[in-house]
Amino acid sequence: MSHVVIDNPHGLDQQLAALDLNSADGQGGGTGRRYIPPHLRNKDAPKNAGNAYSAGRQYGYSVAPVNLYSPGWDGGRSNGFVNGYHDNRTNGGFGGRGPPRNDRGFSGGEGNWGGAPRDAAYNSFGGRNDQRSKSTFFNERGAGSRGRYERGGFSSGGNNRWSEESREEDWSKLSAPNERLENELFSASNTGINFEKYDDIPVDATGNNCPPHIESFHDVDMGEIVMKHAIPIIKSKRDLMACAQTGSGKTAAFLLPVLSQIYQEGPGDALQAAKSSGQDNGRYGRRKQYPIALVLAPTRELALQIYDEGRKFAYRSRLRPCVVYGGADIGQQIRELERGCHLLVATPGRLVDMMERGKIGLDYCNFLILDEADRMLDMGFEPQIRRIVEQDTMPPKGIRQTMMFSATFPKEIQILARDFLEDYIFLAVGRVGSTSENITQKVVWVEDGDKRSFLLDLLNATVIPSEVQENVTEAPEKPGKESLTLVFVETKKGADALEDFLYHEGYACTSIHGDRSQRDREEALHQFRSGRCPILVATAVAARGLDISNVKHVINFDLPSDIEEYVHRIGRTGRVGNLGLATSFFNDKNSNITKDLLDILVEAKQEVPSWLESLAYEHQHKSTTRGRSKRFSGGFGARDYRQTPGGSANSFSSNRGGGGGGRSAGGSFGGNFYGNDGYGGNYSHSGSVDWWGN
DNA sequence: AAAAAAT
Repeated sequence: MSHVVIDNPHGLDQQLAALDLNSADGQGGGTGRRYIPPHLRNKDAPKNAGNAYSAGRQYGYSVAPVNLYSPGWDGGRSNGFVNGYHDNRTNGGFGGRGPPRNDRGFSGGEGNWGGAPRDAAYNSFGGRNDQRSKSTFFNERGAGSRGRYERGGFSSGGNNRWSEESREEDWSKLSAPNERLENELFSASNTGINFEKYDDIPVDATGNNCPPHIESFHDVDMGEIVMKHAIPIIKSKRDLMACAQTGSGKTAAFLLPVLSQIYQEGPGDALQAAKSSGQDNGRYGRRKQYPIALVLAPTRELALQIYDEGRKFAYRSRLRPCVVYGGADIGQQIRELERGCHLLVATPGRLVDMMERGKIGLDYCNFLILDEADRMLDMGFEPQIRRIVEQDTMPPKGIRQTMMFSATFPKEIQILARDFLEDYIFLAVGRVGSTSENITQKVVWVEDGDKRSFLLDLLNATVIPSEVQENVTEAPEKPGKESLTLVFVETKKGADALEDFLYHEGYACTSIHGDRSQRDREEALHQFRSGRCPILVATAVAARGLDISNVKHVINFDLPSDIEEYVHRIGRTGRVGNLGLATSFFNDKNSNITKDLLDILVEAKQEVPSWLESLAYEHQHKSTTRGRSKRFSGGFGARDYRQTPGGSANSFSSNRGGGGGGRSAGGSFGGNFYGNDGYGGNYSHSGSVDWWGN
C-alpha cells in the first residue's frame, strides 16, 4: 500500500534543493546553473524520480550525496513495519556496485569498505579489544589517535590517506540510485508553504562571530526559516542553541549540515573502530558500533520520524542511519546496528541500555543533537542524558559539535546549554515561548458533558459563523486526506473512550497513547499521516515534535494543565508556514491555565474571549489576595464570568445550554459555531483544578 | 485523579 506511484517526487526535489545551499554559501561548484523548482520546470519533462535525480546532478552539488541512502535497503516496508518493527533488512548492504557487501560489515578487507590495506595508521587502537576497561581505553585514545580532537576533524591526516588508498572510501561520492527506495522515501512530503509569512517572523541570532544566514533558497519550496539560519551556523562548526516554537523544519536544519560535513570528511576513525571491533570479536553479533552523529529525542515516534528523515538524507550515500528506542525488540535493533551505524537516533533510555550492553560506543561521536531538549528534561531524562554525554566516552564539548533544540529556554535548559555547548550561537526563531501567528486560536466554553456533541459539530462544520468570520482565516475543514484533525485528550482512558465514540458515530479515526503497544502507536500514526484515518485522538504522546503535514485543525478536547503543553499541541498545525486552526474546549476545570492562555492569545495577536479576560483577571486577583495556592486557585466564582453580555462578538461561550447534548444533525451546523448564547445553566462544580499540582 | 520513558 505504501507502494504508491509517484508523479511528483517532491521530497526528492526538496533534498536536491537543499543541495543548492552550497552555492548559496559560496562553496558550491557545479555548473553554476540554478536549481529549478518543480513548478517552474518544463511541463514536458518526464516527472519521474530518475529524472529528478539527474536534474540534481546536472546542477551539481558539492555537499556530496546529501541524498542518498544506502542502496541496500530492500524498500520492503510494505506496510511500514513488520511485526511492529522496522523492516530495515538490507540486501547486501552497500553493494550497489562492486562485490556484494560482506554481511559482517566491516570485518573484512574486501567489499566496498575494504580494499584498503589495514594500516597501522588505522589501527591506532590495534591492541585494544573489548575486554579492556573503558577507562583504559579512554586514556589511551588521546595519545593513540591524535588529530581526532580537532573539531569536526576526523583525524584528517588519516582520512586523506585512506582516500588516497581507496577511492571507494570517498564518502562524497554517490552510489547507484534505487527507484523503489526513492519512491518509498520520498513519496510523502509537505506542500503549500505560505511564504509570505516568513518575513514576519522575528529571528534573533546572537553569539560571537555568528555566521551570516542564508539569504535565499532561490525560490525553491523549502523556505524553512530555521534552516536559513541554523545551517550556516552548523556548517561553520559552531555549537548551537536553537529555540524554535513550531513548524520549523528543525530536522532538516541539523541533518543536512551534519551529514554534509560527514560526507565531506568521511567516516574517519569511526570506521576503523568499527572494523577493529569486528576483528576483535570475530563473531557476528558482537560488534560495537561507533556512530559519528547522535540525535537524542524524547519520544519513540519522534525518534522514528527523525530516523526516517535521516534515511532520506542518507539516500545514495555510504552513511547508514539507525534508530533505537524502547518498546521494540532490542535484538532486532542490535542486528540493525551491527550492519553499520553512522547516524544514530535514539531515545535516552534505550541508548543507555545499548551502551551498557556494549553495542554502542560514542568515542567518535563528533556530532551531538538534542532535539526537544525541554521536553526531555520535563520527562526526567536528564540523568540519562548526562550519563550519555558526560559519563561515557563521548568527546568533550569543544571537540564534538553540539546542537540543542528546544521550544523554550528555561533555567534548566540554560544550565544544560552551559554544560554541553562551547561558545555557542543562540538562535531564537519567533519569540521564545510564543506561538505562531499562522495558527488561528479559538477558545470556546464547553462543559464536560457537552464536549462530545460539540466535537461532532466541529467535525461537521463547514461554515464560518459570521460574527467571527473576520477572525477566522479558514473554516474548520472537514477531516479528510488533505485535512487532518488532531484531537487531544488528557488521559489514556479518555483517548480510548473518545475514539470509540467517534468510531461508532461513523468517523474514520484512530488513537494513540502510551499504553498502546509500540506497534499500535506506529500504525495509528501511519493511518493518520496517510489520511486513511483523518482524525487522531491523542494524549500528550503526540503533542511534541511530530511533524505531520496537512494537520489543519488541532482540537483540545481537554486542555492541558500546562501552557507549554498547549503551545506544543497547537504547534502540530500551522506547520512550515501553512495556516492552521486550533480550537480549545475550556470550562472551570481549566482555570489553572487561564492566565497563561490569555497571555499566549494576546502575544499571538489572537482574539480573546471577554469571559476569559475576566476570568484571568479574577484568577489573578484571587491569587494575589489569597496567596498562591496553585492547586485550588480556581474553581470558585467562575460562573460569573460565563455570564457574558449576551451577543457580544467576543463571547465564546458554547451555545449548548445546560447539559443538553443534542447535536445538530448531519452537518447542518447551527451557524453559531463559536456561539455566543451565553452560559445556559447549571454546571457541576468540581472545586479543584489541578490534582497533580502541575 | 496524568503522560512519557529501559526492562
